[in-house]
Formats: sequence, structure tokens, C-alpha cells
Amino acid sequence: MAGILRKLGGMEQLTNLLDKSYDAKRVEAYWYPKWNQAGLFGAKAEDSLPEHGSVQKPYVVMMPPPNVTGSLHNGHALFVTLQDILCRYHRMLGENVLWLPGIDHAGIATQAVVERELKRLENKTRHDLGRKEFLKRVWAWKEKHGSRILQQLELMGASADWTRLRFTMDEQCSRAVKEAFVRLWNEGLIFRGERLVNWDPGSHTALSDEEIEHITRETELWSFAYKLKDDPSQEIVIATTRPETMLGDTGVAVNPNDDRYRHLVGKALAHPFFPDRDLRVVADDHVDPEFGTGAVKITPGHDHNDFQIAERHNLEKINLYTLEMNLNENAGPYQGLDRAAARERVKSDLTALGLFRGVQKHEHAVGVSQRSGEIIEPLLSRQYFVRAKPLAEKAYQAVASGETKIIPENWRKTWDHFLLNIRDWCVSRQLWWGHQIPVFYDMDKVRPLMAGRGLSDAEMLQVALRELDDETVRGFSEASLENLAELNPHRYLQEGDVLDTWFSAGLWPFSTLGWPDNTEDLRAFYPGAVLETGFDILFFWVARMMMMGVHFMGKAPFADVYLHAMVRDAHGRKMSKSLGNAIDPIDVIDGITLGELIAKIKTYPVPQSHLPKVLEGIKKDFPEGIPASGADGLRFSLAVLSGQGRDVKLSIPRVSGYRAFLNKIWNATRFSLMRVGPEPVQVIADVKHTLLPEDKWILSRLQQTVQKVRSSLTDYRFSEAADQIYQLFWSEFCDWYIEFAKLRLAPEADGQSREAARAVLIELLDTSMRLLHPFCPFISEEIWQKLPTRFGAPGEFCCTAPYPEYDASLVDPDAERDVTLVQEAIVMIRNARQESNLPAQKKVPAIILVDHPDHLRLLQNFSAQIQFLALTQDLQIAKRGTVDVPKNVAVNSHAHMDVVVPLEGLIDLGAERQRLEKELQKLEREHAGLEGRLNNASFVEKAPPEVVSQSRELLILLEQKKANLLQAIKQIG
RNA sequence: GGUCCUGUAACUCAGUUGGUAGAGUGCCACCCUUACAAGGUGGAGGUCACAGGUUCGAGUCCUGUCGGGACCA
Repeated sequence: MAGILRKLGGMEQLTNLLDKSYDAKRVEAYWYPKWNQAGLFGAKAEDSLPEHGSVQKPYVVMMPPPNVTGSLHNGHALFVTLQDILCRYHRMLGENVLWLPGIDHAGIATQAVVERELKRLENKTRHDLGRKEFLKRVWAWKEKHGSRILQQLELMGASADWTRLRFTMDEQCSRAVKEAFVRLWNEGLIFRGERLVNWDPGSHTALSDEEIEHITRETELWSFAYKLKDDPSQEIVIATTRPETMLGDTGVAVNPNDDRYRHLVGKALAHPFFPDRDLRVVADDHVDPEFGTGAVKITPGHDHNDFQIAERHNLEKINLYTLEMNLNENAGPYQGLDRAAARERVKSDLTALGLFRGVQKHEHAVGVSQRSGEIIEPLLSRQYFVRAKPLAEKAYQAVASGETKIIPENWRKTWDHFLLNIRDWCVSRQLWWGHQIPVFYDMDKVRPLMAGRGLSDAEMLQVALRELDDETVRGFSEASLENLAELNPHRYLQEGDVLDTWFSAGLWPFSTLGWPDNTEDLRAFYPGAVLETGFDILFFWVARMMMMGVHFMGKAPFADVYLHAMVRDAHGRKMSKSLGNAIDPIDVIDGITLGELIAKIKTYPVPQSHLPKVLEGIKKDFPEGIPASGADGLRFSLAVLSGQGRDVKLSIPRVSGYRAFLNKIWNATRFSLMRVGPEPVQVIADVKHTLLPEDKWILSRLQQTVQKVRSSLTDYRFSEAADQIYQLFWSEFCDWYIEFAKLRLAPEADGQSREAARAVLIELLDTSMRLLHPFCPFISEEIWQKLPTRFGAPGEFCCTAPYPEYDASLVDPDAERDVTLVQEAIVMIRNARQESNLPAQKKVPAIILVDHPDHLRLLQNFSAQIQFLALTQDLQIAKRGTVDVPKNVAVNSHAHMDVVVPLEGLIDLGAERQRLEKELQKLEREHAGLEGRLNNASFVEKAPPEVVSQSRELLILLEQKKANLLQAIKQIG
């Protein structure tokens, strides 16, 4: 049978229709290279440029560049699925689709990985190698590992334009970064200044506010006293969670309205360890008199709030730490200690001095580095900042004006709040891997300022940066696209820090297209259609792209921002390797046994104490391991599971359900093609006049599905779209149409009817495969290639075939109503059979009684199908009252008909009566409710007329049904 | 403390302008009927967290309570 229907000259047939089940692995490996080689994923700028006389609508999606260190996780699987659905859909709509893939250099993460390797393999630090050599190693690492994730994206079926693959540190993107930096610097939107920044002691770098997570921890609130300088008999007690920071205290603040302390405001306090240092008592509104003792120690160098208070009251700011987070010379005798040791020493020393005043438990939020997990230390240091307000204002406007739409809308408020309250963005990082900041210090200007100190240039610069104010520093530095330090090494020193990874990511929508050059790509493909990503990087990435895009390009970078949910495990927990609940998407695609899965989890960094419990959970969740669902299975599942604004809980039983769907498709095709046979198949238009009601019914359902799927995709309702296809194909096409068609496809069947059925089968397969293609590209391509289709000329692909269009002329409410009645008759007979425990395979006689002549004619026309599908023989279809109904029967009643199945004393009549009475009760409840409503005058008066008339009709139907049931009960005797 | 999401069948979730609850999985029963046991047929199972309010009518809108969760301070 296989291959008989081929019309695709030369296209080899990969799978054989005699295979009883679908082999996803083989099919998926086969088609991706075919599409790629055919160049189906490449966008052409010239096709969308008026200057070339072409105006094909562009559809541009910028892929969120995965980290170069990464491998595929479920977040990627989800974004690839959703973006690929959009891109394939729009490609089939005939648009000029550019899905631009890329990789991010991921500064901190990548540097940390390479440093770890270096330590492990050679027991060296990056400083042992030096900057240049170390960077060589990182590049080598990138070359080796960077392509892994791309291969995995291909495995998922990603139809990205690989010819335009970008890397955030390649030549083109680096140039854009420099250009953007220099412009912002010259516009005064980037500045260098001494501020309190978030210092990550683990990664040894400053971080932006967004890279800090706040975690609630239980700590102790430790109290001690400061004595009044002039009168040691008086004291102020303060409470702190970080006693060691008292070494940097320069004041104590109280609320101005706090009577307890009013007399002390303005007085000096003695610092127990630094006799020369006076702490001033200041009054500040921001002090909460209810909290603790109502007095707050002020450490301006290491606390954001204290810094603000110090600014207002002119208190000295003391930095206590080296960049390694050891205490520096300002800590006097404590110099050299780390934070933990210093805390203990300070506590014991204060206690020894008799200043300890008690301790209590306390919950408070600490800032933790997203990167290293270390507790962030606010640290006074000179860094580069982007003046975010003016940029954020434009990004805010882009959304407020509707130029860019955020979907789902509930992120709007979060978006607005973030942008309207944005603080300056710290963009310098004390790392080596990244874009080195293109700022050059002009030593010709520094030397005179530092003259006579006998310092080297590098030392001079350090001292200058530390001592000179920001304006002066700006005066001897300049930003440049040229590498001035290389061109003129005696005069210039380049800034050593690199830029925040998100700085280059912010330029992604146009740096990838050739900006700052006015390239064809840039003209054709900016701005993009949609940015699809996770809400977790709304601030990091989306906001930055908006800010940069509007600023540099004058237009927001995308029309829509679609934010998808987070992928979680089946119980809603965040997936993570350290929780041991991370499911590798590859294991969902290829399958994994329970044993392998457990072995894998044992390699994850799960704390030993949790491991037994974790493994127990795994055994419970995956008693059979994970079955192989293929990329299509995973994609379809993710699409269905990704309702808007919710978590995506990856439930394997559900994935298995959708995997079964693929097999169902396979087998429906197998059946259809075997029965359709090798002769040419007509198109629907040619058989239109010979279509039977079931043909018209399924075609009508198909059209409505087409319309629904298209509108769902337009609105980013992926789950709805996928579910529509699923329901149509399985519950309607397979469960009913194919069953109806079986008799018509028999060799002895009527020729005209057979032709119509063949045409409809192929129409359904062809259209539904094209509908399905964006979701499940592999199986749809494989099946479609086997069909004798309108579009199946040699070298054509489902991948680029036109997406089905809604054809209103095929919608047929009459056919839908008729077929529904037939289905109901069949279900009623089946129900009566089974509820009466009749032998499953035994054909039984049955009678259908109807009232309307139309129904009589309809059901008679379907007599053969009803007999076939309900397993009856001697089926009688008659007008009620024209035939004698025997006693001892099972009866099912409907508003328009009864079905009667004689039981010939085979079954328990008592049970049958019970069933009918239960049915009657249910009916009566429904009837009473409806009647009550209709008796309510205000309902009849105020409800829309169509609702009222509907209710009236329903009431009549219910009454009819009730009468029929009562009759049936009587019949049982 | 501020903002947002969320509570529907045993589990995971749909339910789009308010018209009287659905899917998948699981469960029970019966079927290896030549497309498919990754299947078919039939069935059980929900006072839509709770309490008020608006309305002729509330899973759907409003308020509050309780329970989950996220983000920002």
C-alpha cells in the first residue's frame, strides 16, 4: 500500500504506512535538514523593501538569545515552541518571516564557569593567566560549547534563520555596543559616579538593582548602646542585624517627633572603638519610632537608607571593606577580618565594654545575588551608570500610547510602575568577559594633577579615580569608537571594567540587523512584530530593549510583547536541579526509564538530606519513567498547557495524552489512505453536489475550527488553538466521520458516495495537517507529503503551504443539527445496551421512535450507519404510535425520539427501572428550575427575548422527554 | 508595606462581552470489532474556597474573609 498515492516525484517515503504506530524519532530527524536545505527559513530583506518594488509583509521575531553556557531547559522549550508556532503560522500566511536566532555571552555566568574549570583542571585562577590569556580560554570554551544549545533548538524544530545567527560579542554586535555607549556618554546619559552599589562578594562585581533578589531570613536583632560623649551616664540604645557595620557608623537617627530622644538631637555620641570619631544624633522623618528602640544607627557606606539619611544631614561616609569583603584600614584593629569574623569580634568586644543591651529574633529581608547566591553588600564605589529616567520615560510612553502592546495586559501596571520609578542603572561590571567599556583616560591630563607623587600611570589613575570628583574625572576621560589605548599607548589607558550583559542585550533588536549602519536588513526588519519571552526578564531585557530601541531608532522595537508563564513541575514548584525536580526536555522527547531518571537526579546538586524524599517523589510522579513523546509531542503539550498568565505545569500524564494524539493522527491517515486507494481523488468543489449530510457536517466543523484556530493564534491563545485542532481531529473526524465513512468506502459501495467520502477524507487530512503544522511540524509534514493534495507539487512542503482559510460557504448548520441527532440516537442505543449488560459484541434488535417526518427520513437514511455503529440488527425506525412496542425493554428517551432495545428477559429489569427513575429525577430537577425561572415575571420581562424563548423551547422539550420517560417506566411493567 | 496572579471533578487545567459547568489523565465496567490497546464503547465523579452584594439570572462583576503564589520596596 505504501507510497501508492505519491504525487511528489522523487520525494522518498520515509515511513511505511504498514507501520502500526508512529515513529517520531525517525520522522523528526528526517525533515529538519530537508527544510533547512530548501532554505525555507531564510528571510529576504529585498522582498519587503519598497525601494526594490517589493512589499511582502515582514514578520520579525527576535529570539531571546540563550546563554552560551546553557543547555536546553524547559524555559527554552516553551519559548521555542511558542515562537516557532508564530513564525510557522505567519510563514504559511505568506509573510516574510525573520526569526533571528542568537547567543548571549552571559558575562558573569560564563566567566564563572570557565574560572571553575580552570581551577579544577589546572588549579589556577584567572589572575594567574592574566586578562588576555584568560579571554582566549573563554573564547575557546565558547567555540566548543556554544553550539550545543543551537542543535537542541533544531531538535525542537525551530524554524529560525540560521544564516543570520548572531552572538552578542561578535564583530557586528560589539560595534553597536561601542556606538551606543559613546553616543549615550556624549549625550550625558552615561556617567561615572561614586554611589552606593550592590556588591556581590561571590562574583566580585557590582550588580544592578534588578540582579538582586530579596529573601526573608530569620536573623537576630542585636542591641547595644552608644554613650553620650559629654555625659556617659546617658545613652541611646540601637538595634541592628549587622553589628559589625557599627565600625562604619557616623551617626544615629531618630524621628523628630519622638519625645524620648528630642533632647538628644544634635548631641555627639562616643564611638567605643574610635575615640576620635563623633557620632551625631540627627532627626529624620524616615525613622519609624515604632521599630526597635526608635533610634537607628547610621552606616552611610553600607546601607541604602542610611546613605540617604547621611546625604540629608551631611554625615561622613566611611567604606569599611576591600573588594574581597574583608575589613579595610578604616576598621582599625579589625582590619583584615571577614564579615562573619568581624561580627563576632565586635559583639564580644561591645559586650566586654558593657554596652550589650539584649538580643531578639527578627525576620528581615536580605538582598541576595541572583548570580552567586551571596548576600549583597552595599558598597560605596565609583561605577558607570546609565541615567535611566529619560530613557524610561520614552519606553513608558511607547506602551502608554499603544505603539507597543503588552500581552497579557495585567503586566501593564508592573511595567508602568517599574519605568516610572526607575533608578539609575549601574552598567559597569568588574569582570573580564564582556564588552570592555570604551572609555579612555587621557594620562596627559591626569599626570599634571598627580604630579610629584612618584606614581606609575596605572597607580596614578587609581588614585585619581578615588580622590577626584566626578566632574574632574569626566574631564580627563573620553568615550571612543577607536581603541585609543592601542593607537596611542603612552597617552591613553582604557577602562578595565566591562558592561553589564543586558546592555548589549538591550540593543539586540537592531544591533543584530546591522545598526549603526543603515542596512537593508535594518530598513526591512525593524521594528519587529512581537517579542515573546518570559515575564521574569521583563525588566532586565524587555524594558532595556524598549528604552534603547526608542532612543536610538525612534521607534519601539516591537508591536507586541507577549509574556509567557514559567514552566513548573506537575505540582507547581519551580523546576531546579537542586530541588531535584528538573525535567530535561530532551528526556520528554526521547523518553527515559525510571532507573535512568533516578541515576540522573543523583548527579544533581540535591542536598543529601533531601535526596531520599526527592527520589520517592520521582518514583511516585514517574512510576513508568517518561515515555518518548517526540518534539511534536512536547511542543503540542506545551502549547496546550500554556494558558495565559499562568504557570505551565508540566504534567507527564498529560504529555502522554498528547503523544497518543500523534499516534492517532498516524493511524487515521493509515486508514484513510488504505481505503482511498491509488485512484485520483477529487477536490471538494467537484463533489459538492453529491455530499451526504455527514460530509457536510464534518466540512462545516472543519471550517469553524479553521476560523477559531486563526483567531486564537492572532490573539496568542495557543492553548485554545491547539485544543481546537485536537478536538476536531479526534472527537469528530476519527470518532465519527471515519466511522460513518467506513461503509461507503467498501468496494461494493455506491460509486458516487464513495467518491465523495474519499474527497472528504483527503480534504480533512490535508487541511488539518496544515492547521497543525505550526504546532507539530514534523508529523504534519510527514503525513502531508503522503497525501494527494492540491499543493503537493514536487518540492513543495507543508511547511510553506498556505494556511487554511475559512470558507463560509461550507458552513452548514442544518447538516450539523442532523448529524447531531443521528449521533444521539446511536449513543442512546449504545447506552441502553451497555447499561443493560447486553453482551458487547452481540447484535440486538432496536426500535427508534420519532415524532417529526423529517427526523424519520433522516434516521432512515442513516439506518445502515446506525446499525453498524450501534451494533444492532433488525433496526426499526418509525413514527411514534405506529408500531407495537414490546414489554421488557430498555428505553432511552430524548426530546425528539425514543430508542427501544428489547431485552428478551436477559437482564435485571429492576436495575433498569432504577436507572430510568434516576434519570427522571434529574430531569425533574432541571424542569423545576426552568419552570421557576419562567414563572418569574421579572425574568420574562427583563431577560433578552431570545433567552426567554430559548428557555420556553427547552421547557417544552423537557416536558416531552419526561413524558417519554414515564412511558418507558410503565413499559417495563 | 505596595502591586499583581490564583483557589472549578481524585490530579493538571479550560471556561473570551453574566444565561445555568468542560478537557486530558486517573477511576469503574465491557471489548484485542483487520486504522489505532499510545485503541474502542459506556459509566461514576463538581453546593465552581467561604460570606455578603449587584442582577430576572453570578464559576464569570463588586466587597470582605481564609488559603496558595509571584514581583517590587
